[in-house]
Amino acid sequence: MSAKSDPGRSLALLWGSHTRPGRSGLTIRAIVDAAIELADAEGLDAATMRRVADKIGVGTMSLYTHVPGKTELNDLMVDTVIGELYTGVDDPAGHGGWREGLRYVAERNWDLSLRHPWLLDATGGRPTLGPHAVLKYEAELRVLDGIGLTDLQMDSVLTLVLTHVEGVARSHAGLARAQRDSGLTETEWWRATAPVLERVMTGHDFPVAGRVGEASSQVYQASADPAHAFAFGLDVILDGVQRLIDAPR
Amino acid sequence: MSAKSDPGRSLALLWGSHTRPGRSGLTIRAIVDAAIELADAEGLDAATMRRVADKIGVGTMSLYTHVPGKTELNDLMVDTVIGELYTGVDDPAGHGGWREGLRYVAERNWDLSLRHPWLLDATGGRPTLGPHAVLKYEAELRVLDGIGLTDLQMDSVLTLVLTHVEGVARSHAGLARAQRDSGLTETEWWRATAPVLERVMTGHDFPVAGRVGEASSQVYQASADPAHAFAFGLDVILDGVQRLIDAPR
DNA sequence: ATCCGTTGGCGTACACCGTACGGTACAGGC
DNA sequence: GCCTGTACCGTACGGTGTACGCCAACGGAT
Repeated sequence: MSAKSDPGRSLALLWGSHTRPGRSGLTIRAIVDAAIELADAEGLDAATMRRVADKIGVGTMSLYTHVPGKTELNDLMVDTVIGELYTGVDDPAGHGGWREGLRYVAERNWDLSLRHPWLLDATGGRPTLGPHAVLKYEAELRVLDGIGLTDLQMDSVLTLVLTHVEGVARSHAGLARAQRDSGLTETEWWRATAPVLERVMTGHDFPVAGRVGEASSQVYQASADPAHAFAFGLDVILDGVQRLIDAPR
Repeated sequence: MSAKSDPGRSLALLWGSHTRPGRSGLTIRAIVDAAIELADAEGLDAATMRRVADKIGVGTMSLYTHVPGKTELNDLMVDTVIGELYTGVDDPAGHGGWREGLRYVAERNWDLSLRHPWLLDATGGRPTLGPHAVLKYEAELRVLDGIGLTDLQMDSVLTLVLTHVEGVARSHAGLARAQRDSGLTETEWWRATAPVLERVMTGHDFPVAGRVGEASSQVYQASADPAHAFAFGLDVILDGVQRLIDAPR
């Protein structure tokens, strides 16, 4: 039983106050904020222990006095930005019926992923279960409370919507990163790739893919449009949920 | 204009035959296969250039004679395992109506992600557009051809289903990795975490989250069940697509 | 006022990573 | 038999997370 994956230690850290300063004024909050700023500006990979420490002006290893390791720092970063979601009285359940509420939940999560694209890289695996994550879960579930769904269905519907948002947000973040790394906009890349692809595909036959691919790429000037995928998928999912409410299985 | 992100070079590599051996019999195919074996066994992080070379029995830098860099090797790995999907006459469009076909597509992609969890880490960003990826796109689109959807809707519906599968598969892979790294099964982890979470949450009030969270965690003996999320979400999405077909917008 | 145990801060070191660079030795054309 | 192109590879560089051990400053007891 190693101390490596002790859930209690990580949870206590997450639910702590993070305000007690050390000798040089070093605080958990300051460490987390610096790491978030770095990740916002240059991606999660840029939030290395060395660069976080440099940004604050302390030695690298001083961070380990306040944070057990990189993993726990990531957890703290995640729960901190989740705190941006529903602050105070901004209750998703007060936005009309379940459909408007669910749409609001999806849009707020989408916005959050646009502000902090690294969130998608930092999550995955066991959930974080920090205070803001639990608050988020509560606020989002309230949207679906009392409309005729079982508790399990409420959880499943919420998970479905959040999975959809996470998927399209990941797609968006991936394209944005590719654009930054390559220096080519999506349109430029597609203009450069399409002719090469067409030439290399000569001899093979893809009737449907050719027709559909050309149609959608002409509309988006690219190979995919995450914003459209977000809206289209959300509409379809909400229609499916409507059916679930109308005709419970 | 650097050669770093030249789409033509990467495409030519993907559509090549990969069979011409060098002096010591070193082949692109052998390199890719070794990398896939490593990634299957220990995750994408284990497929380092050094370990791939060691596995084949050549020097690390010899790989760079056949592959421009790690990025291109990843692309080759991805397109290679995508080739496992619809081999030969196994056509998703021959599985009944669009609903059964779409379900078949979802299940085959789900299976593939279970066999090669690293796929989810290797994709993202611009699509790979190798021969097997294009073949997959064609085969999957045929399921939706001629049922009253526009070309754009066909592409959007397919994207929606694949995004859903990718999302729940990523969730599954994350939990599996957490289980391997921590040595705790999902049930064990939840049994260890739940009481701590309950104690740390005393003083706060989460009525709906408490009720729903307890209900679902009692069913799954965990905090989430990707297999259930896969099935539930797919049903809801298919219902929503049904509505789209019935009442085009 | 002095001493001492505790603790915050940090410098160094280790084992990894991708890959740029330059050297070596072999295969095939003449 | 010689020459040349290239397959192969050893070394090195700058990066990563963090284990370990040292130092200095603080708080409390005497």
